[in-house]
Amino acid sequence: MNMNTADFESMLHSGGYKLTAQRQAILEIIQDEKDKHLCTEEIYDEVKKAYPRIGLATVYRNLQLFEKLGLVHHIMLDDGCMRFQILGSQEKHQHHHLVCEVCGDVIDVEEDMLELFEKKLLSEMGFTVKDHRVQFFGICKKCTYKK
Amino acid sequence: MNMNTADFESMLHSGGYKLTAQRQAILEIIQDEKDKHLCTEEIYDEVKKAYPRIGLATVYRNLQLFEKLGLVHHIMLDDGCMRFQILGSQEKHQHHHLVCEVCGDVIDVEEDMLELFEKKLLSEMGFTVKDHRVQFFGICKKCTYKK
DNA sequence: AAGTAAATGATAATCATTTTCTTTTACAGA
DNA sequence: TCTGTAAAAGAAAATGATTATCATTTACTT
Repeated sequence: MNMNTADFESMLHSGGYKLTAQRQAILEIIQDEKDKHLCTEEIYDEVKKAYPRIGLATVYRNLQLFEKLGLVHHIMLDDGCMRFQILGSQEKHQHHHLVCEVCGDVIDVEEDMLELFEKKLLSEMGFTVKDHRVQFFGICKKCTYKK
Repeated sequence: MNMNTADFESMLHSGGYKLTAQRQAILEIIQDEKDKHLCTEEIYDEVKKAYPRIGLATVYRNLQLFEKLGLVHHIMLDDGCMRFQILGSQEKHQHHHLVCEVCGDVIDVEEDMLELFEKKLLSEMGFTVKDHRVQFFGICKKCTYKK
């Protein structure tokens, strides 16, 4: 499932970028915590366990790079920071997110359901959809049944 | 269509808030520019034409208040600021936004299309949707046929 | 092994937003 | 209409996430 180092290296090299230990470490964190939605600072804290000397700017820079390469996507909830997540290679679009207003959990939903709508947007409004971002806010199962 | 002063006043008073000239001025701007998606600073610049002495913090504070009262909603595109828009009184949910990656225009789409999906989220995952936020990124009609 | 472009780390800068605090204002009650 | 008071406004400082700068180090080409 996880991308191996050789693939990562060739992906970097084809864009003129270099394979560094820091980049590998950052990628590993995001891969390992794929169900979490870590923000830059949280990723920084994790990476520091392996690379105590890494700087926060390096994490910011590389997350931007990873997004440009299509490796990750960011979401913005309303807590004032970007949260990053690995983008599966087979996903055409970013998946949807359910945000529980009680516990704050973020749940991924792979099912798209928007293809028909996007066709309508093209035929009726002439708007060609390249990507979408969908967030549902509400109450998760756990919090519904909790006392 | 626009809310009158008496309604605005009673809405404020029922929450223990006061009717101020600044609040009226801010509300008017947002109502007048309902198809735009102004950010706080832009609203501030507009309001200053009528109230040169108003402070930026006042605009921030009142936009927060208006959102709490359900008068406006904010969207976050990726330009690093909150953009505000009047929420029609008949809308259950925030409407969807089409963001053109070429010209940057933001187009509103009133049609919901998600009711069925939200029912599925409840029955299959136990997640109760209270609100959603949907953005489509792509190319608008104008930019598709330009040149 | 050497040269070079790219990356890193440290730090300062930026920019949107929030907080603090003093002054002003809206409005309820006399 | 006048007065007291809680809320709001204005100004300025503080905060916090993100970005830019720059000297040093590193990855990779030849």
